[in-house]
Amino acid sequence: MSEEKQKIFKPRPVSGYPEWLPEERLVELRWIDEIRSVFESYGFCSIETPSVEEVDVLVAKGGDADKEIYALKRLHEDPDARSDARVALHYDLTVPLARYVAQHYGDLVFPFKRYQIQKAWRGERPQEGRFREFLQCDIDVIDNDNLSIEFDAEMPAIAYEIFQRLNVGNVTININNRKILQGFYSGLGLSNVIEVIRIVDKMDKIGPDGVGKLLLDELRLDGEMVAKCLSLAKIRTNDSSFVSAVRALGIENETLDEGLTELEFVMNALSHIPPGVVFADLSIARGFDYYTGTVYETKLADYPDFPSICSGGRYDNLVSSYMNKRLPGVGFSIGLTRIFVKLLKEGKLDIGAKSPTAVMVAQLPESDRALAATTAQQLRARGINVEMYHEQGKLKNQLRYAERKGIAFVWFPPVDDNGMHEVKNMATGEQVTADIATWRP
RNA sequence: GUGGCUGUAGCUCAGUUGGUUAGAGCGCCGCACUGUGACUGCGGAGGCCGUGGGUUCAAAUCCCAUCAGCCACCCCA
Repeated sequence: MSEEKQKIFKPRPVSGYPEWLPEERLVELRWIDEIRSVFESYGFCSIETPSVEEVDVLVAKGGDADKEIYALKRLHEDPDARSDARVALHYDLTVPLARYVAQHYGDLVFPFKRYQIQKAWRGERPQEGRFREFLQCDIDVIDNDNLSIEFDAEMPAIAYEIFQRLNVGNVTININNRKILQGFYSGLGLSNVIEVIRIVDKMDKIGPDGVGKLLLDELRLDGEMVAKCLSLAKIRTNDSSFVSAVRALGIENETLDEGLTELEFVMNALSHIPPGVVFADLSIARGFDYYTGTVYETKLADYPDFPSICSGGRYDNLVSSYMNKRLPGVGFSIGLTRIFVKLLKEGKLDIGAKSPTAVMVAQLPESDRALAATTAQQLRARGINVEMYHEQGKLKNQLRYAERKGIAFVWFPPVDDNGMHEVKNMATGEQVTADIATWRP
């Protein structure tokens, strides 16, 4: 090596790809465990699909999602090489699920209930609440031909339970049914339903006036139609009274009726959830275009301007691009990273110790290494997280280390044959004798 | 992808109308204390001022480009 200084690369965060400190990651892991446990308590089982899918699979769902897809290639790929199996990172977990269900159709039991907690990647400009790599917690149920509406009602109940357990503060779960929108707009004589939905969905951001203006300017609707659309979008109730409100607008349509019946069922089934959480909100239409019935959108009540933290809905035909069968499904996705980063930024996260260690075994100059190791092992065998301080350095440094890492207890094995084990509580400073066979943190 | 704002120590930021060896707080390392942390005191390390070019006797400071970050739009978890 020459005397020239080695080039140092300044460590930089890559925008949109978050990473955590150990103490933050511990909280994230706890969240994942809670979410898993709620999912499983409802009988959903875990699957994991590869990070990549074939590009054709990802693009098949249509929409303009393909703009956000990250394709994968080797840095020095031979440009002439055949690369039929072009692959790209999945941008959600629903498309991989569709492929998975089609692939393993014969081995799955229906209704197939699965959850999936994995990273997803989207090539968006990152900003608050928006990342290029983020963790999604998806839950879906798929059935043959018909899927009970009861699942539509179960989904928000599961989501609510999770947010309670995670202690993220109050949430608002808004529910709508695409059939209501579809039927209502068709009944009004509108043809470009998707476009209308796209604009009406901006309600919470630009308000009724803004939506009205867009409908007039962009879609050239007449004033009366705009007024009807806005009247529908303004309906928001915490029970099934939205039905009569919609009826009062005087639109007759079969699809509309279906939607109203479904949403009414869902709202009634959720009446056990405390008031102020679940709303029938006829302005929301979140999610990708493939939703056909119930749609959900969940927001943090304390941050109304912050985007949806959990959304999903019902789709009629998950696997149509892979097999000639009709498999309807319903599910939602929790944007774990989005919530996590927001609460972290707001200081609302309960950040604890910097390590999972409960007990650190200290080493005094005259203490017996072997005894320290045995002590640690005995405590571990009882399910306690124990680490040893592997240098016989100054005790001051050992305690400082434990203190800074948030280790709650420091263990002192006896230094002579007649001695006793002692354990020091770092929070109180109190140090007492302890029985290695019975002591608990 | 389109537009606006911002880049000085690990972090948060000072840095006078361009003027010598670029500063603070926090954090980090060491000592005071070789069997007890948090407090205190003292000392230390750490920066080609995002990168490249230009103007000037002189650039962290002015100009251009570029890269990166943040925000808004779009879209969405």
